[in-house]
Amino acid sequence: MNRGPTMVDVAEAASVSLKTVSRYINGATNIDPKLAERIREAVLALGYRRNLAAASIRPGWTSRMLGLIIGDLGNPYYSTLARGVEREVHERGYLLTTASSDENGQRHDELIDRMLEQRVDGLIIVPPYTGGRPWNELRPPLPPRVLVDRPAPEGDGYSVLADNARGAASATEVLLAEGATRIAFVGDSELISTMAERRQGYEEALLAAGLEVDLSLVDHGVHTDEQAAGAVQRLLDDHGADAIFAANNRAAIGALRAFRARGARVPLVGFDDFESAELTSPPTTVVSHDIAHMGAVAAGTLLTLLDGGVPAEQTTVLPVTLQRRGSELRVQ
Amino acid sequence: MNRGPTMVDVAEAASVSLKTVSRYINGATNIDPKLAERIREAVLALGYRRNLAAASIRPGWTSRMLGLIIGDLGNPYYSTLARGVEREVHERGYLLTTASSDENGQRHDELIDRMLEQRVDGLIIVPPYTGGRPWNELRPPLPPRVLVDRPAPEGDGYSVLADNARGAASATEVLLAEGATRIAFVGDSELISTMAERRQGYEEALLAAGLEVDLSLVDHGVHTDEQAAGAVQRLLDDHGADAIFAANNRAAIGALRAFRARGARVPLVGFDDFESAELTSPPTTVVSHDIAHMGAVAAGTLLTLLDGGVPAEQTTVLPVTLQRRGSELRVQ
DNA sequence: TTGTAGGCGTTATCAC
DNA sequence: GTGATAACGCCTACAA
Repeated sequence: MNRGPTMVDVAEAASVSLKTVSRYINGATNIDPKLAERIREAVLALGYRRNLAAASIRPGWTSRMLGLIIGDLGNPYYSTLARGVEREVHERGYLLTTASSDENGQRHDELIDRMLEQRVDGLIIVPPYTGGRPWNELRPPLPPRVLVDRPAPEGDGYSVLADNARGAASATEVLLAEGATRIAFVGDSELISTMAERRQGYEEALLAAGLEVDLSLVDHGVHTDEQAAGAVQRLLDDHGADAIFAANNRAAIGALRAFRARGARVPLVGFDDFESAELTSPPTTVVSHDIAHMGAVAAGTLLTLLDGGVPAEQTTVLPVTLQRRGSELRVQ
Repeated sequence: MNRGPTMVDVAEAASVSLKTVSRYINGATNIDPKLAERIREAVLALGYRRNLAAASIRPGWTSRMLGLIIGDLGNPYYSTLARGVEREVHERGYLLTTASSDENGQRHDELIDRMLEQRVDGLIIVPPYTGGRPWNELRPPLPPRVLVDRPAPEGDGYSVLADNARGAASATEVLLAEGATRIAFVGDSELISTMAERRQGYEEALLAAGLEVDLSLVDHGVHTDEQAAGAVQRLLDDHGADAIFAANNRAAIGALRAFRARGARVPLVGFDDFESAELTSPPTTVVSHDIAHMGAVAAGTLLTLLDGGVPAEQTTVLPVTLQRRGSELRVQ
């Protein structure tokens, strides 16, 4: 296997010592212009490229690679997040290695191990909902890391989150303002911290309006569009729901499917924007936040840590906004 | 900086030689069970993790990292592609480093350089439309690589493509079957090879139906939704278009916007599926292909190359399918 | 300003 | 079956 020219080859070709080539490659200034020119030519002639992997094992040097572990790169939510991270870290000269855990704890752990073996300088992680070993027991301890979209356990480490409770509350408030009194909550498992927070915001808004929480209107078992569609059908037909709070975008899309199937709709507000929320009829109102920005903030926090700095906050909570588009209205 | 325990540390702790630890870590079988157990304990106690970066500089060893360079990770098209690649390469034990070029030739080149310095074993690339240095002049030559969604220049290398011409032709044929005689083509620059191929398929279908190509019905200047919406308005108002072939999904979404704005629609077929094409009214008919599969095929081709094999074809053309949903019909 | 010697963590060679 | 020793490509003392 051809491993390409090394610094030694360049040094020989330029009739210079190894060290001088090293200096040249690393941009040192104190080099005789004559030698520099000879080296430059040799580099071009040989097609030399430095070997960062070799350089990185020297003391004081690092890989300048970061790892990003998310649930599923194919999910627009995560890919937007990844894009935000990527932009930030590339700007600072880091390479980003991305991997999907599929929300599988074991897979997640394997990916972390693999990245640590590759000696990434830091990690940005969206941990799976369940499974995976507890970090505090990890030997050796993880390198600098930042959690995204999930709270760090007991403040052990840094995390960046959206204001899920506030967002859910404002979604619920909008539906209440339309006169709804039986607002259904459709979402994924409560074990997912964001879901728990959204549920909490929903309840707080109901209670603040003097309404009781009717558990028959709460469905936490929705993992797919189809399940959501079925859930919404049931909530409307059997439990007298008069408005829907869809706690994630799969739930929202499912609700839209259910509306279409029965040829009638009720007021709807979703959480997390989706590509063509504006194209539905009526356009779908959602609580949304800037996911790419969340990624950028997480990356910024990690880079601060890597620079030896101390981020301003352990937990950064990012604001959410209500995108009013019409679907929250009773009449169109 | 703490660099973590090394094999030497483990060897000392286990009272074994360095080489034996190496054997153990690499899964060699011929080790005295007693020693193996001592090593196992030492590894656990010290929290040893092997350093793949160090291992990779040895002759005959590689980084087991691959690079993926795409246009924009935030674009669902690319992230789906990335996901397909990821799945395939992870299965084979490779780590994937992903980066977005933003269709910028210089940035693209820099990313390639960076990845080569990091010594990736191979590259999967979606080259930018314009700019970027010609590869054949690259010194040293690139490692094994596969192009996706863009043809390899002059058969120099491997590539995986969708059957753009055939897809565009069948889209056009469907609109013709509806009785349309002035089908507009709305798409991005012809410099993009996929666009050129789609344009070609469109023309072939028209000619086969005995129609002439009216250049006033062809708009190649559409880069965004908004531009597409404007273009469709003009084509309908000023040039008497009676059907729209939207040659990418931005164009399709723009056409839908235009329809909404004027309160009337004409038959429409898009190219490339989009998240909620089924949610529009009527649902949008598109020519689509399995992007994740395209990524997986590209990854498979690259892995074959890395294994020293010879892929079956230099250029793999993947089939496309027409997803009939209703928007191609004249009346709903 | 330049060069020499040594070590980073790992694996391969080849004796024992 | 095991272990000294020598690379791999690079960079940093330190000496010249």
